Amino acid sequence: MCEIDCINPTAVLAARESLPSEPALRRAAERFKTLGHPGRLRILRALDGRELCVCDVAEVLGVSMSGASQHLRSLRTIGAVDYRADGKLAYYSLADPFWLQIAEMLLAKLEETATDADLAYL
Amino acid sequence: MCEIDCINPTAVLAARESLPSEPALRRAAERFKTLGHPGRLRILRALDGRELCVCDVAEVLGVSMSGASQHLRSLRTIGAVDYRADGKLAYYSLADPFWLQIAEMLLAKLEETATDADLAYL
DNA sequence: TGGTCTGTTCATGATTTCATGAAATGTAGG
DNA sequence: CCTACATTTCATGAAATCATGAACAGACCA
Repeated sequence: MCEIDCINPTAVLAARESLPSEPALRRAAERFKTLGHPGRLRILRALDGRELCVCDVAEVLGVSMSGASQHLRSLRTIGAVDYRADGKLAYYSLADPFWLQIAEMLLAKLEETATDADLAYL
Repeated sequence: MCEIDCINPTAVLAARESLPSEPALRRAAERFKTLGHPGRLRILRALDGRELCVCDVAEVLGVSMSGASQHLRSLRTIGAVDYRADGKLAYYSLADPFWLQIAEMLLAKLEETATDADLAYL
């Protein structure tokens, strides 16, 4: 382990003081992790200004309907999408613009900071 | 599989048209996934206005130095942190305010939309 | 030159995610 | 009632993540 003189104790103390609560961090991390899947980001974009049923989403993603349903569920648990049942169908839509906005922010950031290596396979 | 009349083909087409490129989505998802860990969010906060060496970070997180180093590496690969070597020590700092900002945005969003269940264990 | 210390990388095992297909649920229609 | 269909849930296996300790690399100092 680290020697006592290597650590900067006051900085560690100060850093620890300023941290959000552990549950808040866990919940935030959980939401970032939900966004951390290309298929789910694609769902957010696909639902922009549209509602789609599960098999539509499966078609857009190129995965099974079961897979689409599970992605939609995790997006629903973070409050990103909502659905309305209409007969046999379940129409999903964006529940809160925030989640698409944050995804767009990151996509824009990537374009802005794209390196040559990145651009090579765009 | 889904019958042809269940799918809304024009909506699927339109949705697919508006999607970002697959590599862009993958890279964005990778970055969200990197943010999707409470320890790494804690690092971003801890480095706000400060630089810390690896063992300081390990101390703040309560994990091994090896673990801290790996978290810092993944944050470095997305351009969130940077370090300067000073003798034996490696001082890490925020490389771009964007990543802390987006983390703060999400934390603020959570406070805003906290449910009773959430508040129960805050 | 050794020894010590910080930091990184490697290898391991436990846990979690992810995609699939099968089974279950619920609704519409004959 | 019974069937067909959209959706969800469950169970399986493959792949990725996470945390740890051990091995390794580099810098400092006696």
